[in-house]
Amino acid sequence: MSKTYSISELASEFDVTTRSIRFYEDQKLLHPTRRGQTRIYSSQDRVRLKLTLRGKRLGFSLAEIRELFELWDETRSGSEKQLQLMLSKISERKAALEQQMKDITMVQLELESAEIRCRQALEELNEKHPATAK
Amino acid sequence: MSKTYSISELASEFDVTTRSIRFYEDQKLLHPTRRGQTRIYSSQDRVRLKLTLRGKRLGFSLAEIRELFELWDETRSGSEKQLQLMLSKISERKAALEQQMKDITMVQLELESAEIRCRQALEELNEKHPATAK
DNA sequence: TCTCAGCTTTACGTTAACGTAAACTTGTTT
DNA sequence: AAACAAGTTTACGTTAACGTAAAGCTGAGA
Repeated sequence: MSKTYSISELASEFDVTTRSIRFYEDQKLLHPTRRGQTRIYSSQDRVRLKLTLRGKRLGFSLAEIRELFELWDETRSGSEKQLQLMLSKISERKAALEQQMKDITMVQLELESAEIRCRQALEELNEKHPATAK
Repeated sequence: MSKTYSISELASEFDVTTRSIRFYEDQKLLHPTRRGQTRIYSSQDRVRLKLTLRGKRLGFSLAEIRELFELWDETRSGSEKQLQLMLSKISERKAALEQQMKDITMVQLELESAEIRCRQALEELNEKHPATAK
């Protein structure tokens, strides 16, 4: 038997509410088993939660994330058509991620130059009022 | 006089609806002038729209984007406090972007290995049914 | 003059992703 | 036994970011 987790363990580990975790289950992103009425999460579930949160940080909707999970599951016993579909989805995602990388790089450059402008403005202030500096 | 744009020009250039553009104005992200009742967008407005869309792709909310714009505007005639605030916001953003870069890299790695597994599964299929290949 | 494309305002509707509250069960600690 | 912590379901509320009419203004062309 491998390790299991309670809902509040996962909630505090990943800093989300139990409400969110139950909601993700509702959206078919997680499939915990039950002991009585209590949810039991496997390490597989834990991985899915981690992937879900990562996906969210990247701007994927829960529906998109679910789609990827389902595709991946079908792939394990996949026909050629399934596999080809998965491959095309994968390359879609890869393209989107590359675009996002470019966006990030652009914004980073803008932040850099903004920071420089700020520091220069600060210097100029300090030249005008050298005594007020702490 | 530098170049100006109509709302539909910007809409088609950036592939957004005019509704969205007017909504961004409502949210104080754009400040077009008017000729009569018609909106006239400057190249400055165009830049802001581009930045707004980029910010969105990165998962920033419109409110956050607005906050950055306002901070930047105040910075141009900024007091030391304003400048320090801007610098701290900048480093906040930089940290968030670095996290996002890491996320992207992780997902890219996962996509890579998923792709490899798909291709292997395809090969195995082709060995079983070599004649069905086109 | 009419009409028509393109702009406008006003305002109600929609979707995603939870928040929040209420009321209930279940195990365990005092 | 009583109370407490941690879990549960049910269900209504909320926010962001637009979508989608409806109804009216306005300048250029037939």
